[in-house]
Amino acid sequence: MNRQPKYRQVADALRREIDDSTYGPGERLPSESELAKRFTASRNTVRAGLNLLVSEGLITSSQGLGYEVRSHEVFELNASRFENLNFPQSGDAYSTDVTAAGRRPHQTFRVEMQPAPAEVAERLKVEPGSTAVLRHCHRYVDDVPWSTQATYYPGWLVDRAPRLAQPGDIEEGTTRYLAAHGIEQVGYFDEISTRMPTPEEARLLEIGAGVPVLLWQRTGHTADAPARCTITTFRGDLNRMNYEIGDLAARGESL
Amino acid sequence: MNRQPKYRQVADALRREIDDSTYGPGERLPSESELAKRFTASRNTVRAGLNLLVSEGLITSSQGLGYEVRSHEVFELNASRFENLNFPQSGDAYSTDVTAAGRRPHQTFRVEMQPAPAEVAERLKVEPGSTAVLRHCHRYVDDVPWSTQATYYPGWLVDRAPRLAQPGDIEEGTTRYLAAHGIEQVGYFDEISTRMPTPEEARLLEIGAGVPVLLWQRTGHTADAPARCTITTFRGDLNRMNYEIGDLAARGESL
DNA sequence: TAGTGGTCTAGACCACCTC
DNA sequence: AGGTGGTCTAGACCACTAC
Repeated sequence: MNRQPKYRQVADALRREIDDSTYGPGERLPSESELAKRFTASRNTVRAGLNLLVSEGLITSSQGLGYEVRSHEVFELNASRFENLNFPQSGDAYSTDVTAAGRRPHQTFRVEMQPAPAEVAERLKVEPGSTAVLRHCHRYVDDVPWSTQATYYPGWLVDRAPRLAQPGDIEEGTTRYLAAHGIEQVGYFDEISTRMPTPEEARLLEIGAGVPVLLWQRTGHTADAPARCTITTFRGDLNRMNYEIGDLAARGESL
Repeated sequence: MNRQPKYRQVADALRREIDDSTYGPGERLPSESELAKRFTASRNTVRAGLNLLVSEGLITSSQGLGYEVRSHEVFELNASRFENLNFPQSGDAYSTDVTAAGRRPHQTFRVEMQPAPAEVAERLKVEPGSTAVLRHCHRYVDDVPWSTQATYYPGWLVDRAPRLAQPGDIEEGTTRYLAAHGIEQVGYFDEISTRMPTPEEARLLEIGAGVPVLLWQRTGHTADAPARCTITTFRGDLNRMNYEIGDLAARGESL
């Protein structure tokens, strides 16, 4: 006998049909009532099954339209080269990378003075709750929300690099601006994790159910002390990161 | 007026109470029927709200027991040092790392000859579908499923390092074994992404709804050619990766 | 206006856990 | 035995999108 609950059978059957392209990316699924007929189930049961697929990230739903198979197109970010002064580039690293991929970057910007959150204070080696400069970006690619980025700078650094605390973009990129003021970042400590978005993040990034976020936390160090802590929140369905370690001459196409 | 649907109000209220520790990690929530009374809603509506929190990864449910606030304990993996021959360690990198953290590692193991999947073949620079050796691990930490790891080696490599194709662990670690046979990996290309688990992955890693996986794909290169491609699937709630780039002397506690 | 998904209810029965 | 969550139904009404 079939031990699976009916809504799982519905989900499994549809998942299989999505996998073997009976329903391809971007295509619409039959309506709930049609599926109810097909599976001899109530509309609520079919909905439970569809809900599973939504939370697996396989389909999306929109009122009045129906269910659609999700299509993916990922953007690859090279974290080893990103912001690396050895790889010459002009302007800020994000715009450069996106433009190089033939896409159109766009960002909104905000600067605040904020007490450093505990996690950030620890990495910046400052007292928890001490004032830090927060530079916050909300980034889009071709008008699709892509990521948010929050960078905290310790208070002592602002005395030496005052433009950090002023609103408005720093055209040459903050890494270069800091380097020009004698604050050179010689090492990075990167931490990467994943989780489901908070409702706030889901709103900002226009994430539907079933899509996790990819969290990238980078602490930039001078020879003496940590200089900044950047927390980037990516839409997990649209982004992938990579690192190059050691000698990759054999891989070809090195820069 | 309140425009939010009732099940969202339920979810928001409970989420707030979890955030401010009215219900702390590991604690039980009131039962569905109690919540139904409290919110003047039907049991089904309350369930919809609880379901939201489950798929956000905030709570888990178990039949006969109730809903419990999830507690997190993450394991940190240093991907820059992992498998790096410059950092001396004995045995395989995973056991070393886990033991160093005071936890108990355990793994099951499997070796197969398999046609290389397209994605892997591309990275190994072999014909898609050509035979590769697949060494597969299912890893536990303190008996909790932690990650699965699949490493593909191109066919040509097995002639020079025959133990790769034999079942059973390679005690000194495959990286060392290969190096001893003149196949030294001098560079790594790492790719990191996230998504919701497939049902198969959810089963293997005992992942409940609302927990994404963290995917780590490492291609190891010799001076001449790619030598292997490792795909690691982590439980996203239990793992975090980090990379050290450049000079981190200022961070202290190096090595 | 017709069809789609979104919300909500009331009630039934089952499966699992604890006592 | 009694409480918990898990599954399922039938039906109502609302909100959005298309034509």
